Amino acid sequence: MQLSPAYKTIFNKALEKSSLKPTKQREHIFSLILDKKDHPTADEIFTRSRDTMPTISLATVYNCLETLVESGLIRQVNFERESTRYCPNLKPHAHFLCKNTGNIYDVDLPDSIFSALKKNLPENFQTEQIDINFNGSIKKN
Amino acid sequence: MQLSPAYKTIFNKALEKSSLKPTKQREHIFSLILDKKDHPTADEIFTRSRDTMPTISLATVYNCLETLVESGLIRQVNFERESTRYCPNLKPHAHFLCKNTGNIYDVDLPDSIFSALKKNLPENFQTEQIDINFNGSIKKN
DNA sequence: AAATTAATTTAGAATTATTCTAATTACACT
DNA sequence: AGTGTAATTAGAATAATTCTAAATTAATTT
Repeated sequence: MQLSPAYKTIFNKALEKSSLKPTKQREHIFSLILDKKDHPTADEIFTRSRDTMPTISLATVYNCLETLVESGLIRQVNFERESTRYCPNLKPHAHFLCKNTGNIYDVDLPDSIFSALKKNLPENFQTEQIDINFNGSIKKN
Repeated sequence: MQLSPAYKTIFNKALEKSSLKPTKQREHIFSLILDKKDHPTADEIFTRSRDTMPTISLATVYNCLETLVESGLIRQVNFERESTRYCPNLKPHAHFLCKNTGNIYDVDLPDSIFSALKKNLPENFQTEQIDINFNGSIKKN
């Protein structure tokens, strides 16, 4: 429940860049997300936070998540209208939701596929972000 | 506000296949979605419905949308956790959300891109659906 | 060190989209 | 015409998130 020196630096830099303060609540939540990369919801993060920081409030969890997204340290993951989930993997990747278990998996993708996708847009469409979600199941063998 | 004979047949067949009744509310909502393909929300559909069917309820709109999705006549479109939108385009395609106007555009995609995407999954991952969302803006020129 | 300021945290209320519930209505089939 | 099943309806309930206003914290100036 403690950021490594390397991440601590990344954390400080990212927040500073957005003129946000590196508070202990923000750091705590960031470290929780790095610690268990199972794409938790705000509520799950709230519950986990309470174990080691019993006074944190749900509103603070939401606030911190917002600032972490804003400063580019984590990203949101949405499937349909389910609760928003949070992911610290910043490489370009997609998500796979297993309909049986509810687990979400990161799917690394080459840059080439993002450029191939953009080729299908009219030229005046400027893309800022592409979200790719797989739905399916995982066969055991 | 009337289905063409061709769509009427598609509509009847699709509902029959799911053992659902082709009621006038369901038909009305389906025809509204076909008439104005601007990816309306349930609430927008409700408002539009009222113009020509003043007694329809919001619950019915939600119910009908659910059955239309279930029977494969329309699909849901979700950006982040915004209200679910509905789309009658059944060809494989993505969506582009313009952050300035809020408009959503269909982006036709070749099948090849879907198979290219699936190649990045572990072999035991079985895909049922892939959702692709672009975010950005449209440059006028 | 005390005072000032601005940002952050907090608890709880408010909001919003959607789902649920239970009663009514509509329709197909005896 | 009567019965049974599915669909519709109005309004209540739910759940995730955002808002509000007060309290706390941290940094800066006096």
